[in-house]
Amino acid sequence: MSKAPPPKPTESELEILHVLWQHGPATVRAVNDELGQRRRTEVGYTTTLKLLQLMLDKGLVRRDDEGRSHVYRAAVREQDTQNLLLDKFVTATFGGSALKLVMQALGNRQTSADELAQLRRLLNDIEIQNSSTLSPADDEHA
Amino acid sequence: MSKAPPPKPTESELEILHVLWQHGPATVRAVNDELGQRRRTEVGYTTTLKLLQLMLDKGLVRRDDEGRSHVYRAAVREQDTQNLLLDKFVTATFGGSALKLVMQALGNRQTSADELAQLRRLLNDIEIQNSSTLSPADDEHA
DNA sequence: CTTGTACTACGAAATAATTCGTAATACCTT
DNA sequence: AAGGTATTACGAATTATTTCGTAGTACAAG
Repeated sequence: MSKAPPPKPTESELEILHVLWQHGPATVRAVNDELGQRRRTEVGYTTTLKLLQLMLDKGLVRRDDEGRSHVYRAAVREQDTQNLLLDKFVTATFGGSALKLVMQALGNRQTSADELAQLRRLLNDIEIQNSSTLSPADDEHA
Repeated sequence: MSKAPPPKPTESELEILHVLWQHGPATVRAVNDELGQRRRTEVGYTTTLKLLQLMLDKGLVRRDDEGRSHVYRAAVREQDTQNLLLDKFVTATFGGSALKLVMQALGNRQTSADELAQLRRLLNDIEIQNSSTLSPADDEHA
C-alpha cells in the first residue's frame, strides 16, 4: 500500500533528468549525445545506459519499447525535484533557513533591474496570499 | 606560487564545519559530542577524528596543539563556503539561474511578513547599489 | 615507576556513485 | 540465410565517502 516516493537523484542522475526535461523522451543514444555536448568530459554509451537502468529501478524515469531500442522519459517533475533538492540543501548548508539562502543568493551576485522587478512582484503576491490565507490566531502578534 | 583553494566540503565535513563555526575552536571530543546531539545516529569518536584529519589535509580546518589533545578550528569562513556550495547547487539544479532558485525557494514555502520586509529592504539596497555602480553604457536601455 | 585513561595515527572495511568491458540479442543489408 | 551494426543486460573495476578497529603514545593518579 505504499508507492515509495522516488529518492533524491545523484549528481549524474540529475544531469540526465535535465536532458529528459528539456529534450523530452529520448533514447539512450540521444541522451548520451546530448550529455556529450554539455559536459567537459564525455562518458561512454554504456555508462549512460547503466545510469538510466538504475534510474528506472529507482522510479526516476519510465521506459517505453520503441522497436529495437528503448525510449526513456522523466518520471518526476522538474519543479518537484528541484524542491526536494532545495530542501535538503537548505537544511545541510543554511541550517534550514530559506531566508538566509535567498539573501545570500541575492547579496553575492549580480541582480538586474528586471530581476528585481520580478522579485518585487513575487513578494507582493506572497503578501496578498498571506493576508487572505491568514488563520485568525496569527492575526494578533505584535 | 599557488595556494590551492580549499575544495568543496562533503556532507559530513560540512556538518563538522557547522559545529566549528558555531562553537568555535574545539577538540575532537567536543566536536563529536556536539555532533551526537544534532544527528539522529551518532558516529564513533574515531570517525570524527578521521574526518578532521582529512579536513586538515584539505585545508578546511587548522590545528593547534593544546597539551595532549589537539584543537581544531575552521580554516574557511561560513559565508565563503555557503557561497561556494550555492554556486555549485545553482549550476547543478537550476541551470545556473539564481533567480529561479530564489523564486522557487520563496514560492514553495511559508514566508512571514517579517521576512518579506527583510527581503524588500535587501532589494532596495541592491537597487541603490546598482544605480551608483552602473557603468555608463548600461544607462541607456529602455 | 606502574597502571589506567584519553588521545592520535593509520590501515582498511563498508557504503555509495560512477564508469566501462564483454557478451547476448535484435534487426538491417546484402 | 549470413554478416554487420547498434542495442541491451550485466558484472565488475574504479573512485569517493564514511566508518571504525587496533595499536601506539602521553600524561595523570596512585
